[in-house]
Amino acid sequence: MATISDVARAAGVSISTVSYALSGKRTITASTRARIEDAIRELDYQPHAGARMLAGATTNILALSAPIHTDGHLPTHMRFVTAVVDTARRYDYDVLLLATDDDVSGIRRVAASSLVDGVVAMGVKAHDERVEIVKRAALPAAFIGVSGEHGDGVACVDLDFERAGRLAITTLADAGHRTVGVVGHPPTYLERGTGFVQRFNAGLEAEAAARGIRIDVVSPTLARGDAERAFDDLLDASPEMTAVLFHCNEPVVEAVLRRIRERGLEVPTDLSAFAACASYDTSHLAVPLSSIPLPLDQMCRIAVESALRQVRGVDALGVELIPPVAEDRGSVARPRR
Amino acid sequence: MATISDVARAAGVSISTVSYALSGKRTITASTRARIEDAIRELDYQPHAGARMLAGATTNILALSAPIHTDGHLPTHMRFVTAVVDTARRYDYDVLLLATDDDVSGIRRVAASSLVDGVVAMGVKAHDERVEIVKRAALPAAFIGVSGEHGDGVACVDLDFERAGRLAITTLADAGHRTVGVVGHPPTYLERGTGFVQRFNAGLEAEAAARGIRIDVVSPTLARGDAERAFDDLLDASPEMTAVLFHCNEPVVEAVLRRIRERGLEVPTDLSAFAACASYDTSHLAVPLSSIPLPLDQMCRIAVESALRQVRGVDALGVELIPPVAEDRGSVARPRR
DNA sequence: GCGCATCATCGAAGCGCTTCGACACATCCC
DNA sequence: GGGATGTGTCGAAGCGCTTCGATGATGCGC
Repeated sequence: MATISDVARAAGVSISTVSYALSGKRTITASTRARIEDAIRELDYQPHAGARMLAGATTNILALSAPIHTDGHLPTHMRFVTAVVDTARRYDYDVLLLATDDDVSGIRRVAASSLVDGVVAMGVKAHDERVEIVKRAALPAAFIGVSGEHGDGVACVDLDFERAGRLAITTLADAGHRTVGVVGHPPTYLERGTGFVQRFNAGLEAEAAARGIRIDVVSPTLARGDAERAFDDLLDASPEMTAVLFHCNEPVVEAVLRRIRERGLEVPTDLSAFAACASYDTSHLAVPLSSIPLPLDQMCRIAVESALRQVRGVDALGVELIPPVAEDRGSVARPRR
Repeated sequence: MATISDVARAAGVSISTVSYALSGKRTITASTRARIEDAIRELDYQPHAGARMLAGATTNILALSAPIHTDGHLPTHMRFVTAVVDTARRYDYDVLLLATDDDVSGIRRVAASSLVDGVVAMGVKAHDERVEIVKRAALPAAFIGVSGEHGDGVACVDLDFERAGRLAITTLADAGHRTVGVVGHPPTYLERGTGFVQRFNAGLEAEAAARGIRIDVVSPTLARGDAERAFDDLLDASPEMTAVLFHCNEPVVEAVLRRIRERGLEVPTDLSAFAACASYDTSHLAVPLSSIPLPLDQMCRIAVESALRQVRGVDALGVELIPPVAEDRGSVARPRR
């Protein structure tokens, strides 16, 4: 492996000149810079990662804290991970994946060993332990999700789930629906302390109350047949239901859509359907669904950029909530009655 | 952050003594070691990753080359990733995730910058470019999948797909089936140069020929409805078909199982079904399927261990093929006729 | 009790990089 | 024309660790 002194020798300059040419932190004559760049190319020089870290510069590595939950939706999880990796690469950063079940030990470890410049945290809970760790270690960090009421003093980015809940109801109410069945995430999501479900529900309930909409909520588990059963319950509880609102993962949506068909109902003629905060492509479902997409890529991009801004010493804290946007795919119609 | 000299001072020994106590490369008196360990605990000392790298020791990081393909099955992909991470953690290793679309540039980069001690590569092709890179860089590496005829001189681990193909036919043939429909992976898998499909098919065809079994193969794409259509084609081509053999991802299996039901057929009474090299849990399907499970965890474990053995300087090259094992879940019965 | 292994510990070099201060030189203004 | 200012480059220190060789202490056999 070529070192910086090989480059310096080849270019006929000193080591520090090469370093400054690389970092751009001091002015270098164009001709000198050109010679250095030639040498770098010729020797296929790549800075030694360890040396760079040790000398107190950046590591060009970001940790991604991505705790796995047994009830989580693996494809969604993976989409987040790859979105973070893609964005990081665009800034010449690599990603160290902390994906064991233990959320905190990994962060603690990388923080203490100065292995990473910053952290991006997924699966953020309403009260997330990781907040304290990054604060104490003064480690640049961005949370995908909101910890605490107002971000607990760290950088958070998320879809505005509260507004998404309102928007979902608004969309259905504007189409004339008065009784809406809601298919939510498994109850374990709430138990685990995931904040977004609470926030979505709060928006949902507030808007429904304000507009006098009746909502019935079911939270099927991921067990086979549970989604279908939950839909049946919904219909039993309110036979006058004219719309189904999904706030759950793709397999549950697919199962319910099949059940709807099985019961001889058609979307949107007999029943309107709307997918809120969909982490999947609703246009490829058996029935393309109008939806509020989860802006997953955007969330990851903002998170990575926030973390990197903090690395550069720019204060980038605070909560950024992305406004929800509804997309019409024709699955919401006026109720017939 | 505490450094090694803080620890040395606290324990009343020299820096090198602390280092040797940590690495165990020289003998240290029990009492000295105890004092050092106390100091480490008290100061919450964690070695500086960069310093360790620079001093020529290990980085305790493994790169995971996990190229993403649009036609891949994200949950399976994610299971591989987490299995590698879990195993690595058990050896006190962290994982740097190289998951952009470009297989090779990531490996090249980490190799040149000495960022990682080794590489684990997923999604291995029949002729994988990454082989040359790790060989040239003398980078410890383990491939999950087989490159070339016999591993191209690098460490490879995989299910023995050829035997799996044979075993699948054997299982069905032993139950008395003479005409088998095969639902395979999308054609893009083969076009992309994925080796395991070829090897599975080779085993399949050889065994079928040897036993005089008729096989019809369909390779549905992931487009909605294509799996169902493919199954219909299978039935049209050979109405005397008594068994379906799956060598595809879960969503396709689910779709075909539904189609089977829709056509008024029952498994295993009317039609036997068998899932080969299943990366998913076949006991949770609508119809629990007898299967040859893909030993995903075992593959990842072996790969990580092989890479780490190479890091320690032990020669761990060569191909390790895991023998396939069939599990009976009652979805294969004797044909009725 | 002497020389000789063996054991436990230490000091110092060096890994490749960044960055600070210094320096030589050119440019500018009164 | 001389001091002030700015520009491009260099030398050297130091980041925290590993490891080699050296050294003092201990135990052994004869």
